[in-house]
Amino acid sequence: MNGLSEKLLEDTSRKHNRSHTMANTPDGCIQFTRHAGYVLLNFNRLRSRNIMTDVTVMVNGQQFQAHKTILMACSGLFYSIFTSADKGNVSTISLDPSVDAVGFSALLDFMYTSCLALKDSDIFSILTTAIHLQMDHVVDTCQRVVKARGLHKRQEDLARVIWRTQDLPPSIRRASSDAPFSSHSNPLSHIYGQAPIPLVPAAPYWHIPNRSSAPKQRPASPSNVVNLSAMRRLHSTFQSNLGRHPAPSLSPMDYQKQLPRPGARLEQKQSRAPDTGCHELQEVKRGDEEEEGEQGDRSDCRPSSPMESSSCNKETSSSLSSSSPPLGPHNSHSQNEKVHNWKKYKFIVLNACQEDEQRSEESTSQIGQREQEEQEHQVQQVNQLSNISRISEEGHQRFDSAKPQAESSESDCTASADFCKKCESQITDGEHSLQAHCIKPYKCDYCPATFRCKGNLAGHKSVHTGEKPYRCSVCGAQFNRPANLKTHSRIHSGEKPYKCETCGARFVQVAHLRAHVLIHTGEKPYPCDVCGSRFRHLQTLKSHTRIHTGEKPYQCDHCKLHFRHKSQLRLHLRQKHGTESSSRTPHLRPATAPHNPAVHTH
DNA sequence: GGATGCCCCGATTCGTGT
DNA sequence: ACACGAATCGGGGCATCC
Repeated sequence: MNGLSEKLLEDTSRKHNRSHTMANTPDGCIQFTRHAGYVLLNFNRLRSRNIMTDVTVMVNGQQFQAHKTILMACSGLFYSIFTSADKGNVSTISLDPSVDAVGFSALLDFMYTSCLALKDSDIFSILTTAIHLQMDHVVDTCQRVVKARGLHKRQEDLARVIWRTQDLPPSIRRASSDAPFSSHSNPLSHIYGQAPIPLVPAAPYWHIPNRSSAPKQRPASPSNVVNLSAMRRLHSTFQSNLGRHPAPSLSPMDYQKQLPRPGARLEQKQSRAPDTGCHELQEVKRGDEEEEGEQGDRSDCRPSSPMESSSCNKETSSSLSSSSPPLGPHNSHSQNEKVHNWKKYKFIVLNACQEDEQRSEESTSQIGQREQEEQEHQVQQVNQLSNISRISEEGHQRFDSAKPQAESSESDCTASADFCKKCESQITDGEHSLQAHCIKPYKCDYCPATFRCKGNLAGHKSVHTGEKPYRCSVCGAQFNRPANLKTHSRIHSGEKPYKCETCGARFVQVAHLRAHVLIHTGEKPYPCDVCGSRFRHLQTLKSHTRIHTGEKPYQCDHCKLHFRHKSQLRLHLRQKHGTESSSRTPHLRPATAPHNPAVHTH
């Protein structure tokens, strides 16, 4: 750190000593109530002196130096860019030409000062830019100011298009959400009107300039090159998030999950400096909410803006505080469960608890790895879907004809004692011949399939013969493999060896834990190719896809009505016909996907 | 034989229209 | 308030890989 920076900190330190309001919290911590403000103040000083700024934002030819961390903390758009665009190493970002430099300048100042200069002449530029940057608390404030000043009367058209969707008639909202993504790819188009937001898969409304066009603040390194497909996918995510809720970075579920805990009330106070029109956004605590956390919660770790909770008047956030009750499903201090069921509470509290830790621990490379994993997941999903399709078409022939034959064709390689006859390389370990050349000495008596391991052969034989020699001593359930029996036996023993480190929930299978932790990370790795909606579980995506295909595979045998979801059919049967059907009954199976014993043998 | 991925089920919750 | 469609998520089983 250079001398100037040290001086800044010294100045601040002196101020801390002189005027920092301190408060004792119940757990003995001393809270420096103005600390956050001073930190921001120092950041702004650093920015004004161009110290440690690490990104140049180009807006309509103008360049703005900034700190990525500040941008990320204040803007959902920047957060996503810097966490996804090739490990956040980009040094220059060029925003869409539709973004106004005046509006961006004001918002950048706001990020560093908490003060937003809302002149009448600039307010619409700021508003549209705030929408663009996913700073929904600013959007809310701008809208209220526009309304209060009567500007929407003078600029009716513009005001109309930028109103939040909750202000729009339900018919309009529904029309928007129902429209296919391909033809309505900007879910906010009903808000933006004809605003020039490019459509997917067109270029995203921000881009990383190439070496020639980028200002040479810092030479573009190879790591600064952003994968276009990743950017488009990211953009698609933006669009998806935007479409699911007008507040761009939170889904409706996220908002639902941010319901206030009992007694917690947050309200927004806007103090306007009369001469500058500067709005300072701050929170006002009332009553017994002292013990409530202030930080909004984000399931996807996106920035929780200082005013987010209060800007959404209907949904205030709740989070952990020092006096928050201990965590766990059997917590005796849990809140009123009739109002806040445990799942919601668990999500809100535990996710907020984890957030800071995750952020501090999450290195850039981890972010990149997550991006890569997501990409792989999507590829995997395509493979899964094609595999499902193949199963449906071929039935159990999949197992008969596909894998085993392919394996058998490779099984003709053998090895001598010291040198492999196949590759003539020296055998350095006992597994060479088996692993290097797919030698599978265990042959099925009923088909040409061969296997490397005896256990695999046993499992294979049990599928053609239906043999299930491993029986549960408790319930009598039979299994074709000891491992499956062992997993099953955990049901009876109550053993749940896989624990969620975030919330303490335990699971019998690690796959269940993996699926569970997505709740905490906010990941939704399964996107709908049609509308861009994202889902946490593949099954949900598959179920959702039926909306687009019109498929209703579940038919009621009594009244011949069709249903898209099995649970709907079950509910229908219970309510209309008074029957409690077992899931194994034939009429519950998808009409278009016949029961396949090779896939679904239980 | 453990680890893992995948498939599917079903109770429950949520959102929206009437 | 109610009905209904859609989404969520814990749970169980099977097959493959190592």
